[in-house]
Amino acid sequence: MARPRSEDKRSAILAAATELVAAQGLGAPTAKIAKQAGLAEGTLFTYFENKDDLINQLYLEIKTDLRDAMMANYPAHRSLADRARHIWDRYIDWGVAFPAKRKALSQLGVSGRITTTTTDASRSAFCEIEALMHESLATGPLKDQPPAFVVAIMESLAETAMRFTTSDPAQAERYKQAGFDAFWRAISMK
Amino acid sequence: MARPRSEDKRSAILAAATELVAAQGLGAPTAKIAKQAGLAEGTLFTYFENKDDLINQLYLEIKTDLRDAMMANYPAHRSLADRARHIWDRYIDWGVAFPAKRKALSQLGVSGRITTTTTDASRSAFCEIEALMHESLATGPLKDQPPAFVVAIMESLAETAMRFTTSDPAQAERYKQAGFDAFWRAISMK
Amino acid sequence: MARPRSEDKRSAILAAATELVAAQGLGAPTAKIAKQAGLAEGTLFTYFENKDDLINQLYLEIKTDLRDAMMANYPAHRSLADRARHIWDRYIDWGVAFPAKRKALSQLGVSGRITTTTTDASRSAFCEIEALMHESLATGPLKDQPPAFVVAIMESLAETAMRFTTSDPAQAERYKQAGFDAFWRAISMK
Amino acid sequence: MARPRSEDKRSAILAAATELVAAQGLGAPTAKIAKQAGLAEGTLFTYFENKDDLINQLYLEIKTDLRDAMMANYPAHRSLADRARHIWDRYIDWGVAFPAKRKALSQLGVSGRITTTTTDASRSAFCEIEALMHESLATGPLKDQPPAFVVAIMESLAETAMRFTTSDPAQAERYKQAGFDAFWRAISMK
DNA sequence: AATGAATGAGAATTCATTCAT
DNA sequence: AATGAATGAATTCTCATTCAT
Repeated sequence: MARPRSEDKRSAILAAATELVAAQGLGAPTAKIAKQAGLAEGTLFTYFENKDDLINQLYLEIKTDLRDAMMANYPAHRSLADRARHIWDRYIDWGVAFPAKRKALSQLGVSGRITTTTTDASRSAFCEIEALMHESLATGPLKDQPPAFVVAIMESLAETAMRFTTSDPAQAERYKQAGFDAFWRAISMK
Repeated sequence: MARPRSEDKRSAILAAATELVAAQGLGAPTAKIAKQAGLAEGTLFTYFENKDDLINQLYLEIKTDLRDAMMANYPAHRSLADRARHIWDRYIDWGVAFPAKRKALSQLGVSGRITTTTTDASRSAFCEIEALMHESLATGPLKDQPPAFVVAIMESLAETAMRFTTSDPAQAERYKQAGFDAFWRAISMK
Repeated sequence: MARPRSEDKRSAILAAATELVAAQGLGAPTAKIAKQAGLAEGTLFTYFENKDDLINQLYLEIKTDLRDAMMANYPAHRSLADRARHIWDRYIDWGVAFPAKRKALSQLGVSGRITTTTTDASRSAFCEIEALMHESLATGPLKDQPPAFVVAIMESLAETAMRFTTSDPAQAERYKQAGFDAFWRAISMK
Repeated sequence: MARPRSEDKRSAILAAATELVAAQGLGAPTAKIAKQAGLAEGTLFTYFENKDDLINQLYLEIKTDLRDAMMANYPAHRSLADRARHIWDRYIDWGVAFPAKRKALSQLGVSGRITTTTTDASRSAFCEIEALMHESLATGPLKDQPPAFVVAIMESLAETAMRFTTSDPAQAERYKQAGFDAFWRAISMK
């Protein structure tokens, strides 16, 4: 019966947090985040219990956003290589289009403040991708490694490709292509 | 702020900083670092102008330590593959032996507080390795990419291998081997 | 801030405030009080202008409750000693039966936030008891002191008896008796 | 070798805290306390770990001060009544001379933030007085009650006498005398 | 050079109160 | 009237840095 909690405001906080965490790291003050979201300092805490809660929800939000970007128009019935390429391209495109999200995510990842609950939720959101990787290595050289290892390899190579793209945007396409090729060689049969 | 006298104290501060940054991130208080180094709070500032200076010197220190570890007994006259393998193995061994250094380095890397001066100095310390990579891709599939790209690929794959090793130490050898193979496939001719 | 409708809700707020002030002191948040009363935060302020108003009304409410407990079945026509004993016993019984009210009252008493208006109203509610005390000291050793002094003496001794009863309930009866005897000796002729 | 921690500053903080807690209760801000002590906000926390620590040390400090006041020139070899009277008089004099200490003490007492460690230390400081009370009731009407009960009775009566003295200073002597008489009757044989 | 007390600008919350719904 | 989101001042405590000793 009172003013309902607004999804817009929650999103504004997450968006502001993304920008500020990307720029300043986890030290970004909640007061600054709230202000940038156009809200009073205290309002942030009606949407998030405390800073750790905000951080964890932000992590999940960005990861989910990334997953959605990767899975949009996913060519489920094409070849393994096509699907892998689709995932890779979407990943890179997302990272280049939203550098703040990408940076924030890596800050959050190394922060040591993401709880197991959050990482579990995140992992489950990526199960289709994990399944793809699992399939990809069935007969390949990494067949004895856990699928998560292949996922991690992809992430780290993509991260590298994005970093080089960011500092040298003219060569974006080249890094995207070269990165995927390297990845594909890394996990495929010769 | 006068000239510091004791190299031991400087090292003690850097060692303490490594531990604490690895454990708590860049938020680790200078007072705690000084105390863990067996010194008074203020003493830290005779050895380092301010926290950013400490952070940058720490980065350089760890990077140099890593370089030295990689280059020890470097088989300069063996085959390319042998030399690459040597580098890779030393990298992994170092990361597994000194997890705090590894974690601190990754915290420092994403902190946004490492100056260009520092990264330049670091890069120059790795010139031999960059040369090796340059050579490695002369005729390979990545021949049009900058050598730094290959270095970054190696770093990210090694980082991944180390992370999995840390969480599953029994399989250390497997990750080391599989990681190198993936890397070598990624940058070599089919 | 319009006229409140429900007496039930007012009582619920006061009851909740009693519990919370007893447990946490005057720092008890109005939001918590409202919630424990089964109401929304803002509703509290339709019943009480602000926190100080709530505090003052609470003080008066508990004092009145205590007075009613003391005066129930008051043996108006029995001896002075019997009447004093009646008052004393009811006081102690009340305090033991409602420890939260007792604690809240003492928190409120020392808070410095009870206005003169409130204390005056409270005092007038206790006029019968003051009259009794007045009578009691007519010929006694305290005949030159103000009746309020005797009331205060009774209150402080009763408070002490209750405190000891609370921490050692098995001896309840003994403290009640010994406390009264001490009080009666204190204000009576030898 | 650095500036030594100054006992003066510690005392200044405790004095400021006494004033402010007496006036505003436990809600008195640490920043205000520090400022009134002539120090920066943060300095308070080099002398006291946190606010609870300050509160507990303050309680002990005031209690000890009171004990010292009571025991100064204690006539150890005079009669029981003389010694009791000495204690009583010193107590009242102290309370009247230092109303802030008295008020602060009662605020602290009901705050629920004094730890058992603190109350134990306080009790042990009052052991001589407890012994006196113990002796006083050996053959008296309260001989079956714990000595602490008698101490509490004295405290509560003294508190009452002081309150009346404060609000009516002209009658100070009368309340002091009447209070002691009431106390002595309360605990002595008829 | 070394020490650690002193400083005061933040930081994350909390909370009485207001006000849109 | 009832609700609970919104507000922003206030609070406790932290921490890089300075400076008296």
